[in-house]
Amino acid sequence: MLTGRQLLILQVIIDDFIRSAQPVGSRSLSKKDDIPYSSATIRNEMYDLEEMGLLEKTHTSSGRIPSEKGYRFYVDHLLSPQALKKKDMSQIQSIFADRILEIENVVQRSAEILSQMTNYTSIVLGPDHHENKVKSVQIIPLNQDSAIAIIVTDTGHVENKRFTIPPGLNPEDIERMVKILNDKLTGTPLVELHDKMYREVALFLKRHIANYDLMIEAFAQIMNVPVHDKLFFGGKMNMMNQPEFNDIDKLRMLMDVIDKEDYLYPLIKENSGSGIQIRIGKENNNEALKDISLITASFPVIGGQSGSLAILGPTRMEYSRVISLLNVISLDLSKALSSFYDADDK
Amino acid sequence: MLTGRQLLILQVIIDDFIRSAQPVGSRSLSKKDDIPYSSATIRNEMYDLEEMGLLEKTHTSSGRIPSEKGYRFYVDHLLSPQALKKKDMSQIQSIFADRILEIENVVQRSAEILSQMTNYTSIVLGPDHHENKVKSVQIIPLNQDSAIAIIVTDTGHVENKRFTIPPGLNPEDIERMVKILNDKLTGTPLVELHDKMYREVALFLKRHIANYDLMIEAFAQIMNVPVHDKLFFGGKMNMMNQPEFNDIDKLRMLMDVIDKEDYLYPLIKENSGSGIQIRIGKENNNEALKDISLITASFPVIGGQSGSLAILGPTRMEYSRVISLLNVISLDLSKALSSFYDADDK
DNA sequence: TTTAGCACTCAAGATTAGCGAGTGCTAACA
DNA sequence: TGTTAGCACTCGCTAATCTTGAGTGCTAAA
Repeated sequence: MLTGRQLLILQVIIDDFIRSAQPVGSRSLSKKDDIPYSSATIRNEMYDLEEMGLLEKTHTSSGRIPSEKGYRFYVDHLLSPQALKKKDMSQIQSIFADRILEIENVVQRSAEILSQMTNYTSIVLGPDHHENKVKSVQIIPLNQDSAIAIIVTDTGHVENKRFTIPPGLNPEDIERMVKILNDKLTGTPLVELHDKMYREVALFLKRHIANYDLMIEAFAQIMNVPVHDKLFFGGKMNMMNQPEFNDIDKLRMLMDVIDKEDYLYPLIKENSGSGIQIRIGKENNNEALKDISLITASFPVIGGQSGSLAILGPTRMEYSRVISLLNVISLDLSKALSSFYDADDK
Repeated sequence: MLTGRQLLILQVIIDDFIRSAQPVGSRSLSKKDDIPYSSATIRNEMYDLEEMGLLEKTHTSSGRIPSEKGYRFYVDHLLSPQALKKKDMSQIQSIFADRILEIENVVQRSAEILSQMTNYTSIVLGPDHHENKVKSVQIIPLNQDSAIAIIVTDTGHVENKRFTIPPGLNPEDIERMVKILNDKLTGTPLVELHDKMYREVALFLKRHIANYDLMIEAFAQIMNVPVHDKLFFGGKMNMMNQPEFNDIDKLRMLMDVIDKEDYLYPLIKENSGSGIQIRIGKENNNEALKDISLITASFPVIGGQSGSLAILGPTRMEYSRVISLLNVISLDLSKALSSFYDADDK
């Protein structure tokens, strides 16, 4: 168990290091007002803290830096939730000031502002589209051979795709088809769309439309919603400003991981619904992220869904500030996006 | 005027430097098979070429590197159009293999493949939307207060925006409105939309719809097409791999310019219709781009419009290869996108 | 238990030496 | 007269050496 003095010293060391990115020595600590001990005393305590694995040295005679375990202890026990400044708050409000926005818009702007406020990289994952329900289906013919299919969901999300009109289909057929699709598909969650097309809609089409099989093929194919939702990034380049990434090779490794969204996606998705989660350094199980901490927060949206937001920064991260920010923004996002889902439809 | 030997030497030096990024010395040149002169002779020629401002030294006793003027001469007089390898060609074909794609899709994939093939950063600007004509207007109510407005253009481009339904408007009003909008607006270029709404459509709405002014306001507002079209990037990070950007500060400066699309946009747009254009180093008139060359190509699309593509790389760029690639791809893009505009919609 | 003092360590910066790739110039050569 | 061999010289790199200073661990005294 740690003594109060050890806690104090650990806290100050970590706070200091987060600010300066420089190893912290005993002498500079003893000069601080909140620390009334001599450097020798602090050295002894540091020694103990190092033995416990909470601190590290970069070389034998250097000051101490927090170890991963140290950061872990810090976030678990030492972190005092820090109130946000007025300036920060008002900046956040600005995201949600405009009443009329698309979901994507809100999400993208959240990511941008979050990264701008933290100088880290932010990642936002909007609520899953897959559960959204079809509100309306439209087919707009462009010319003889091609048409645009449009699906609008109850949340106002619009999917559109161009497709080839099977030969021998005339405008009346299309009109009839749109009617059938709307009758049958309205209210269907996007995930079930493909199935339902074949299971239920096919029969009807068969009855009313020539070449229904070609048509259904063409149409079903375009309903293939992408495997996972889009991640929205803010400040991808911000990590360039962190001293730990002055080395261009490290930066490149990191960027590779960030750009390969496949890896990040599950990490961020995973969190769904369990508040704030912090992954420090090797806890990420990825060589390129070994000096990175990832803080994720999820926000529920009406209807049992949820989105997530995440901040990716150096292990030496302003945990307290980031957590506060994520808390506030996830709450706001929750409210803002719920209003989209709150459609009193039917 | 340059002698044949000087031309040869200049060419070889530039080719060599483009490959190696290292200053080229007289001895290593004299060893090459195509150069039957002694190092001393070459030194004399180099001296002359330097006097003419075509070559430079990095320090008094270093080998030579091409100056900007040297590159300019190279691209203007020395460049032999290099035939593309089969592998390259087939990779390009793959972009256009899928018949059914949205314009955005083709454009984005072109940018990606272009950057991947060159290891530079690519930028593609699709043909201007502003001239696209309205094909169909739809309004899909989501609930009491909000609805989605959708505009489909003749090229299959879909714009959609959420808006608030002015109070006191009932579903029949909306249906009538959609009918009027389609009657009046079909065939209108996007740029003229806003104007036409007020000039011609307003009158009709007034006659048929209560609260027409609120509605028109809401609707016109969402028609505001963004000031300029979106640039599609490929390989934003590729410049990290160029030795000239090993310095993280240079990289940061460059990234700032790339991310601030405002600056790049006119450079790329400007070219419209004048074939391939090359801007070397300071010709870009931008401190951050002083070690950068920008090669732009424009491709016409049926209907008098055009798009552009650009490659941004170090001044030490594989000009010949890049130009060949741009030529081929711009031709293909021209064909591919024209097919979208080729709608037989009278 | 705390602190003062001291010997010791080590990274980082400055200085120096040596190497090698390259140049410019001169004189000899075809 | 154009070309080449030879030589002195330059200068960026790299490795080696020195110096400095911030920091530690340990011991002994308060």
